[in-house]
Amino acid sequence: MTMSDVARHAGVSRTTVSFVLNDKPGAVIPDETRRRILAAIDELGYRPNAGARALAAKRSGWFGLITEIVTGPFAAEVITGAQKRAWSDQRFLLIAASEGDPAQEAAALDQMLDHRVEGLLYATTWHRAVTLPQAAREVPTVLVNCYDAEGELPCILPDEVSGGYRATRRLLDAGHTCIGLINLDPAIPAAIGRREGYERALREAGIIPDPSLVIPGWATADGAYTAACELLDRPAADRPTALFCGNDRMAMGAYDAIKERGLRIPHDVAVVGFDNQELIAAYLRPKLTTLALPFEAMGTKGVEMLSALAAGQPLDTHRVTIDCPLLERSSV
Amino acid sequence: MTMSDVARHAGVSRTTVSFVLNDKPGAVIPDETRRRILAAIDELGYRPNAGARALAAKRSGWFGLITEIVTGPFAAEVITGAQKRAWSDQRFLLIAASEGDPAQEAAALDQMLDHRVEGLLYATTWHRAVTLPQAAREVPTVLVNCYDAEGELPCILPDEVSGGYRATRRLLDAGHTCIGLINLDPAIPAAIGRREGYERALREAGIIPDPSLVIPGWATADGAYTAACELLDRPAADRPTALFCGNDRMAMGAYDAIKERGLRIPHDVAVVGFDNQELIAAYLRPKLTTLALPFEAMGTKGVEMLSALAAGQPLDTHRVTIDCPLLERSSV
DNA sequence: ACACCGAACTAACGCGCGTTACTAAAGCGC
DNA sequence: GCGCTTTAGTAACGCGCGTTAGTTCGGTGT
Repeated sequence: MTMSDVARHAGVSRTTVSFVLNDKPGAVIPDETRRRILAAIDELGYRPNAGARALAAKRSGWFGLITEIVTGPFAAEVITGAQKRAWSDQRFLLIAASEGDPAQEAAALDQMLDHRVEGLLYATTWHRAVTLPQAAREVPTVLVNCYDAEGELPCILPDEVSGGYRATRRLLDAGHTCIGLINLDPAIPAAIGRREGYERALREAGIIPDPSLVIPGWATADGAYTAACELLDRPAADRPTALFCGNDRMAMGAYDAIKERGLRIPHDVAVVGFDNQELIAAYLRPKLTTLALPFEAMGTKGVEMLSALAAGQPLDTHRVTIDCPLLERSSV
Repeated sequence: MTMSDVARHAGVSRTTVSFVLNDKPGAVIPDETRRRILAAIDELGYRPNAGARALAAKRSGWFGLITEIVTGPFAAEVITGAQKRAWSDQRFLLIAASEGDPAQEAAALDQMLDHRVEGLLYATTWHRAVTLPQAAREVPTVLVNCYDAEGELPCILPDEVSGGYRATRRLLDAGHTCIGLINLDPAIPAAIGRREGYERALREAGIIPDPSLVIPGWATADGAYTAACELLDRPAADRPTALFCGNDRMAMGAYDAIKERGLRIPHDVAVVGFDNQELIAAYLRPKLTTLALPFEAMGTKGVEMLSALAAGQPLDTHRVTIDCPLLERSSV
């Protein structure tokens, strides 16, 4: 079934069929003719060949999306967000996972370029700097949850600072004045940004940040447990009544330390996590109040920006940050 | 950069370039010519246009994959498995989520057919019967984790029976003779199959299955909690020393009931779950021994079968079942 | 000397479609 | 009857490539 079949069946030329299908502006097609063509399409069960169409129009409609792993809640959310926006724009996503292997990444990129993707989305599992393979420069590229060291490529990042601020602010609003921060690896952007927000919130509340209240938990439950012990074993006057943890798994460790000491959450010690890992946050007792990383929104925004770039429009912002919403549960 | 550019640069015809690129059998190309062509490709940075190639060869290389949701561990694993196999076969996956909405599903299917997918993978979140939109008949289709009521389409299913058997067998091997089954909704295939495996294992061990030891937990933690209470509150002689739960969340409920009674896992009561939801199974205390649904393998197998079908080869088995591996942790 | 053959290519068609340039006919004022 | 404009279309090219049916040319056998 091709367009020619439809044209023959409707008694018009192929061009006319094309005009009708594409609502060609400037072409005048009487209703009667249009009706005949649509009827023919229907009767023959014709469907346009997207590939041929792309070839003729020199517009593939594809975007590429490279993630580190397809599995894992993070990637899945980015994919979801990007998918929705893409399909609603009549664009399509060619998805690949690098599995952390540069060779696979390069192969995926090659395939994508062979398919003439009009843009590339490059997403990482955690917020950090990346360097892309050279081939990525051939096509508009947007980084998601990462940035390039040279700062040349547009990127979409979670707003770590406002996240840290919001978490701390929530604890301050609940009346806490001595707030511990069990942080991630202090060298990574998430840890730096969140600490900045934490300190800003404290200062705004007239509290001078006490560096000894900030301890790295190194992103593990055990590390956070140790860190929490240290904070909770301080003399009563100095003991924090609230803990802000770098992620939900670390909050689990903090929970253990708190419960072990016979303290109650949130009555004696309040806890705020980060990441909103549903299966952890929603099943801890009490349920964990935490901040969500806006992965789905980042995926959506990524496709939006790519669409603009692919259309040749300049970007208004080169570096977009997206807020991390606070999810109220029962630990504050 | 087109093939013609390469041909001109190498001083040969486009046809010859095509022959070299496709290793055309029967064509004799001297090494010197081949070298010149490859050099030209390299110098010009030429890459073939996959779309044009598909159009000319009448072979798109695409498979469609429709899931209910992109998020969620199940879909992600299926996608991972399918992706890996597809990319290694030089095939590509057009992925879409129906989000449970028939309209979206139909739209996705339309787009896929417009892209001339050579086959369709249709995956569900839980094992059940489905009816596909009529359009799906236009192209080879394989069902993943589901089956059609008419039994016409090839499908790939988890082997629920052997899963139930394996779980029960593990408990029998550990010396348990009175084993409770907290089942899913008794009307669904997973519940029926697992119970069958459970009873088979018992009979093989010379134990007559006691129907009163089988209680539906209705797939929720609370339901399983109630069911576990009922089983654990039986008179001591009749009290099960092991519980086989329909999924990991239900195992959580069972854990609560067991701990509440001061019983210890696995010493007093052993527990086996199902589904291997990492974030639950690996973080329960003690860690949960459970069976994994082989989603990744199912995705892989799906693409394999589709490749065969798309190549016109007949399938050896219309209905494939894949084993659910037992993951040993600490609850038995 | 001629017929024959394989090696090494190439011209040309078609895949299904978008698009540009052109045409035929109809309507209109004078 | 003539020029002009609008309406309703169409012929033909090209997108980048796979493929078939050749063509050219340097040997080989007799």
